Amino acid sequence: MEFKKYNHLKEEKKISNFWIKKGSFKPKKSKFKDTFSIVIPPPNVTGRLHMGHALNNSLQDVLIRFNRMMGKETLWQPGTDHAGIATQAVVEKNLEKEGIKKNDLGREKFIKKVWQWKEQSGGIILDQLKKLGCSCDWSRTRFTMDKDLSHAVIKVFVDLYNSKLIYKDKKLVNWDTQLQTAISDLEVLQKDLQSQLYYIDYPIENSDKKITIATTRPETMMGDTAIAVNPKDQRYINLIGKNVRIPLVNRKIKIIADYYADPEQGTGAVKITPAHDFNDYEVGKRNKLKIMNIFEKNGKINKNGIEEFIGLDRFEARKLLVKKLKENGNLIKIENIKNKVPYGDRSNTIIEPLLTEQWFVDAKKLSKKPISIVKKGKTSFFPDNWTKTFFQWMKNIEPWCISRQIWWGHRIPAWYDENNNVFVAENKKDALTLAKKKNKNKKVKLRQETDVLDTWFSSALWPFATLGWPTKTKEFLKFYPTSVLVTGFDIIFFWVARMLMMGNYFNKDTPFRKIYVHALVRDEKGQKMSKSKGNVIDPLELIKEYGADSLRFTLISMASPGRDVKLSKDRVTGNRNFITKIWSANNFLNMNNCKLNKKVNIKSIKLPINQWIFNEYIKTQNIVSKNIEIFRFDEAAKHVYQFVWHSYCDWYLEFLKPIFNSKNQAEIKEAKLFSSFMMANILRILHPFIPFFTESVWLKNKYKVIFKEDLISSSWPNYKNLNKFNKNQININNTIELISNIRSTKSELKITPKLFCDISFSNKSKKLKKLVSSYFTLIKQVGRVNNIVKDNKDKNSIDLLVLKEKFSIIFSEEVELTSQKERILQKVENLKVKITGLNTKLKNKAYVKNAPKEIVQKDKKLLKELTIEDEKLRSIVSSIN
RNA sequence: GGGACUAUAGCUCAUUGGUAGAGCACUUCGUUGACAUCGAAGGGGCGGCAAGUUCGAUUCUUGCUAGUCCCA
Repeated sequence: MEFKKYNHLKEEKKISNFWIKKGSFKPKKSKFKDTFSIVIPPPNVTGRLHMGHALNNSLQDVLIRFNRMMGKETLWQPGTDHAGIATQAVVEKNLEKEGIKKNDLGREKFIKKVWQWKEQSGGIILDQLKKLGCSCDWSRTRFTMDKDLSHAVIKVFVDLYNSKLIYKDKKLVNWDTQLQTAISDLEVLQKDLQSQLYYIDYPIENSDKKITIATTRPETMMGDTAIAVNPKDQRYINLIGKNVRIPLVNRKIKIIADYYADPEQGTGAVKITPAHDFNDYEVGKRNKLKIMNIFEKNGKINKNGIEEFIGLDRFEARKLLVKKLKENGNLIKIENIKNKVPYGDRSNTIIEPLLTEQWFVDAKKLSKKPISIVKKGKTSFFPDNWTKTFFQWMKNIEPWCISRQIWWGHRIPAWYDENNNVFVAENKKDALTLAKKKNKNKKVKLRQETDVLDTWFSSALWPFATLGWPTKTKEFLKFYPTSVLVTGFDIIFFWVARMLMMGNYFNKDTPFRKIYVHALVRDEKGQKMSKSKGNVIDPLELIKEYGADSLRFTLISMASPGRDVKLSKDRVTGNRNFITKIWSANNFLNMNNCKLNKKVNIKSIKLPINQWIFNEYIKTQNIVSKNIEIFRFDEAAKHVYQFVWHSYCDWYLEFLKPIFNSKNQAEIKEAKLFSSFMMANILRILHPFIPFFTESVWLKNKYKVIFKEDLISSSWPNYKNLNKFNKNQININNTIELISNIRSTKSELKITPKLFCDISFSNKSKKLKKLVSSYFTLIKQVGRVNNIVKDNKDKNSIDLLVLKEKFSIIFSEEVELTSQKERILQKVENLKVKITGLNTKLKNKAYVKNAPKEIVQKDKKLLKELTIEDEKLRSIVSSIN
């Protein structure tokens, strides 16, 4: 009989629709008090599913499906992030294709265009998550720019402002000259670059002496307001207080003493440009230096620069300046050095420190509570070592610059009157009230702040804003704090830390109990996937080729804590094969008419193989549960794979065959029922890993008739090990060992596996005798044995030890025994090593004295057994001529 | 410069203070009606190097070497 292949494309689509139509992903009332909830790390609305998402969301789905089956009321809250700069850039680019410029449209119209784009092609990634099998409650999908969430953002801003945790300040910030906005220090990447260090002479006033400074950025000379030397630097001590003239610029500046100048670095004298360097800015503050900005917001020289440089880009200006310095003889030398240069993570252009007015969050104050929460273990990281990283950053946290000079995002709820007084309120009306009060009820005209908020500001509210906060909705009351956050380590600072700050500030409880941090997905060689390297594996292509289940199982089984996932197609193929294996096992059940057509009374099960597989299953079920609970997805997957393939398929199904071929109707009936029952249970523990396949087979097999539920809504199995099955569990394991011995002996003797043999054993082999007589039906077929014959000394026979007892295999043809003799001799040799080892160990008084009794007992017992085994093997060897 | 992590079979990774495991790859054999996307049997490891703690270390401690990452 031929069976159809499992068609993942068709089935996954069908099952997906089936679940959504039935509302299977929605929280369901439960008798348990504990709920289980996860908020999805919201992907960018512009995003497309990549391998990192696939891993992140597969893991979340395992937890969600497992806990749903555990019977808890479960919510997986989905949604997307408006991704300010990224989205604005996408829409801007699209418009440019039509020849439309952002600035020509104006703010209002441009934002309308962004919304249009969002409605049409935003959120594709959510459909891709559905393809992966994510069981989010899609009816609750949120977007950070939604009305509700925006309201939460405004409220949070106003509250923090009123509590002085948000303030406006003129400071040096990281300025992206391409995007023309400030960015936070987290968004700046320090890149190692090969640079030039320029040594430049500054002539000292009223002297023919010069002081030489070294700089990597000569163009900023135009903004120099001092030269600093270390007060302890003997070389320069006489020069402190003297004036120098900046070459070409000709402006007069002072030589000052400041410990920032490092005598070991360069010449020991440094130029100070407070407007364009964070360190210089501090020096400037200490020494009350003038701050002279020489750049426009696009990075071109402004009117503070040398006249012929005005309007030049910063890098062109550098070139020209170096040329001129050379001509004038001020340039002493150029040195090649390695240094760190700040780049914007979005624009990939060099960041310019620029003095501007921005809005800041007092992160230092907000960090206090999260630090204590994590210390107390009310929120804990897994793996634990991230705690340290978290503390290290939190304890050295800087003010968070939250304003962005772009259009797409939450506009800051601040208004200015004509005198630039600022009024922060939830809306213009309230702001006006404030303004009138301030202006003694005079007529005031307000204009709103044009800046928008950093996208991470709104993401920081995600765990409670998505649940309806500030309204105390029933979802909020039920699901906050969420059970676990699953995320990549790369956004611990960006997102996790900030959620902890906001969550703990605005609520009585922390936003999540646990934080599971997973690693990156890399290619099979361990390299980061990137478009430029061309090693990107598209999860959607894998889903198409192998099925979502295969991809999920692969990612899940490779998610070892603290390790990157090195993904290769071979792995996915292997796991696809695993699914096919189950499919074909299920076909075997079907062709033998194995149906789960009535409830199984487990206690009344009599067949040893059924008892055996049941107790083996219990072991697996427990290990899988335990490992999911402690986030050891890899271990959970490994054990279920092992059980299904090697216990259920390799042995159990093989043992079924002789039963089906027998005439014992009662046994056949039980085997048919129980094999199907075990299949149903296998599907249950596999469901969180490979949901589509398992639900599909569940439906086809009509397991709902007995279990009353779709698989997704069914309960997690919680059977207890039946002690009265233990005896047969051991017996079947012994039978397996016996058969394995017969097989490997055949293989060693180069006897074809299909050849039948006879077996025999002496009266002394009591255990074996009993075993063989009880399970001969199984041994006969699976072990390919003809008859049990009386102990004889046939020349075609071979002796071996099974279960420490002597056992013979008799072949119908003459066999070459030399290899067998060698094999046993090798075993004897191995035994000798072990026995000697154990002997010396047990003769060691210190060992016997100090080691735990059980261990010593175990070793003694082992030595005894090994000695007996050794004797028997030797007698076998001597009987071989 | 500060910190974190990793080093186990050809590859990717588990495990445990008490005789080292899996998957893939490899070798040999095999189409008996679940499955060749398969079955059976096998080979393969001084657990990076060195020292210490211990009766006993792959596991704990320290140093070294190599690599990865984060922060400044």
